[in-house]
Amino acid sequence: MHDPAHMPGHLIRRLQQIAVAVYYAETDNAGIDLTPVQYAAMATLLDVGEIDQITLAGLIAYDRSTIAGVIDRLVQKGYVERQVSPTDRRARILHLTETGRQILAHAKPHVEKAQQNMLMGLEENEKEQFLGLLNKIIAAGNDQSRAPMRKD
Amino acid sequence: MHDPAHMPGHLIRRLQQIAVAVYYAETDNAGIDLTPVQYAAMATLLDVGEIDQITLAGLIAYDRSTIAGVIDRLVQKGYVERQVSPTDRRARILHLTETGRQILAHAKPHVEKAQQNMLMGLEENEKEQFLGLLNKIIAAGNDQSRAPMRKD
DNA sequence: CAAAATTAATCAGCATACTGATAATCAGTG
DNA sequence: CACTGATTATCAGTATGCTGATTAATTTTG
Repeated sequence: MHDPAHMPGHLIRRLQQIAVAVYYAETDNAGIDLTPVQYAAMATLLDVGEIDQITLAGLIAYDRSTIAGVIDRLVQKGYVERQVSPTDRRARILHLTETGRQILAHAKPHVEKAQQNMLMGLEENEKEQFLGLLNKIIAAGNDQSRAPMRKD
Repeated sequence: MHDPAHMPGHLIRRLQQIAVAVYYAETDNAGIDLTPVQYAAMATLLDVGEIDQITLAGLIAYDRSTIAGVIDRLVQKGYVERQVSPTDRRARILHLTETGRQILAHAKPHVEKAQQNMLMGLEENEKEQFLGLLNKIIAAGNDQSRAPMRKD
């Protein structure tokens, strides 16, 4: 009766809590002032170069209402610049500043370490199994959320 | 590089988004005005009877700072009562109201349906595999978060 | 038993996420 | 070219989650 160990919703919420805690456990010591979400936004910007907010949001599955605040805070810190697109005055083009690039480079190894730690407790083959199943679930459920992930 | 499909942190956050969306997809039509978190709190209260906030928080791994607001809203709706413990005046004893019991009974089948839907896309044996791995990761990482789950 | 440590709850502050609405702009059509 | 519809961004409002501080009450200890 109501056994949390068999309730996916509860376990998923719990896993997310732990993943975030593991992220901070690894990054706090390194003096990194980026949230997991902020890191993902910056890492994606580094990958794809200059894009508008909606495109960025689609690549990392952020809600359009959430992305504005995330970018606000990165602009505030001086890691990202936001300027009106010359070709579409509705859109805001984003790109990393030089400072942003440096911060990101410094954070990267620690964040990658954290990603490893998140699955601690699993054997190597189990990790692959788990990631495979995760991707399968997400592929099937992607369109359920208001902020689906969109391929470039 | 920076392939989201191999970043546990990103996938976990995404899975949580989808799980919540699936919950609402299933409960909205049934006119259920409970968040996933509120439902879990009430379901646990039904299971264990009268307990204080901290104990409840431990059972479902909520932060002590978060539980107050959750309970506030349930009290507001008339589903839960909160009274000062006669044996420890710091503590607030919680219990479901009759209305709360009815609401919970009405919500239960829909929420359980949603729990099934969350793993849609997986075969039966994969679901078990996934839940097994989930529990294993959580067991290993439980103490990482500020709000660990505590066995009764 | 009195002082110190601990505990339950709350609070202010910050950062996701979402709903639903609005403003500004652009694109397509007649 | 004017009009309709779509799109980008933002905003107000609500609900988790967390940090760190505070208050009140209880428990432990010297």
